Amino acid sequence: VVRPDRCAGAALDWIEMATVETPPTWYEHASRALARAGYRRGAARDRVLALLDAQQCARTAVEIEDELRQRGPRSRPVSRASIYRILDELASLGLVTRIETGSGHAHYEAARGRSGHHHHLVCDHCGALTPFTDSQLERTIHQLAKRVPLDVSDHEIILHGACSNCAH
Amino acid sequence: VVRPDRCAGAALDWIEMATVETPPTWYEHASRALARAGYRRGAARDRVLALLDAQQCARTAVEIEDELRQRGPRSRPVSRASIYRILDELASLGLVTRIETGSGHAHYEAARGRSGHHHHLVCDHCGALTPFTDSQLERTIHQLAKRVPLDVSDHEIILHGACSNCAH
DNA sequence: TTCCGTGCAAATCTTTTGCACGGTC
DNA sequence: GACCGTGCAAAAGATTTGCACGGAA
Repeated sequence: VVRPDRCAGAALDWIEMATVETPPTWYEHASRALARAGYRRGAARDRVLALLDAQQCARTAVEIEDELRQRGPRSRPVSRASIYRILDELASLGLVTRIETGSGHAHYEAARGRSGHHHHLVCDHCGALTPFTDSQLERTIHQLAKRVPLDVSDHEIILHGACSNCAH
Repeated sequence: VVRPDRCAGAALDWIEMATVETPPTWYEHASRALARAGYRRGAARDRVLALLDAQQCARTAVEIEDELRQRGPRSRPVSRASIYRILDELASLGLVTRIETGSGHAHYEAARGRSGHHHHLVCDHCGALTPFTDSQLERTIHQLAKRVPLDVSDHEIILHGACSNCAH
């Protein structure tokens, strides 16, 4: 069975890339933000945070569940319901970004702040999801945001097409 | 009950807008394209085409069903399954664009070619969906498309934020 | 007449909700 | 000890599929 929506490998070394985050881990940052927002600590949330922090790109809720189930003890798996609840909390605090690729499954990834800001390339054939950044694009969006009748808080850009493998 | 994902009215007269399409209707264009692709004519598809052609912005499958049910005869309603099937066909032929706003429902709208190309503003508070165009943005995307490892066929840009009404 | 397009109902699949238990504060 | 976080099971929605009929070619 073909597994769609896989994260494409590091294929973008020749494009401008975001600077890699240093110390204050996203995991730590997120943990603090959650505590500040009044959330208690919980095992499931902690594992989801750790997993997201280790990812290089967006994952669906089901993928997160599978990966946690592989690594963790079978006796106490993280339930899917918790994963959705946690992702919702994180998204509402702006700690994770939700991405819709048009495949019907939402993808989530750690929001690492300005230095981690990026967008995605989606291969409509195999579902590969590849991150990219482009400062010219960001400048254009920044200018545009001033002219639209919306108090812009965020933006999402997806380029659809055929990836190198699928474009035969 | 608040009805989310409604199309915001014509609120963008002061922003650069796309030129209005003249004669060869999208309905006609799409009908021809379907015939060329070997599809037979069918009542449900015809009604969906007509409805989409009359819309000013994206609609969900359920909204389309409701509107068709209101207008058409109760005796022979267009079934939701047909609507999904038809939207899929149209999307695969590039005749309609599928838009995911993050609300969990896919939106569809007539793809009117270059002159109808546009993007969307999404109010994360009330769900209002507003179309906009920006030629500078298109130029930037066009340039960018040359630099990424993807044979770009399309792009999707969504600005999230608070609309004029919701930003109190 | 052949075969496609459609409606209907049931099946899938993702995401959400209700509830009870166990851990955090 | 009070309450939140979590797992489990069931519910809710959106979308898809199986099947039989009726219309298009």
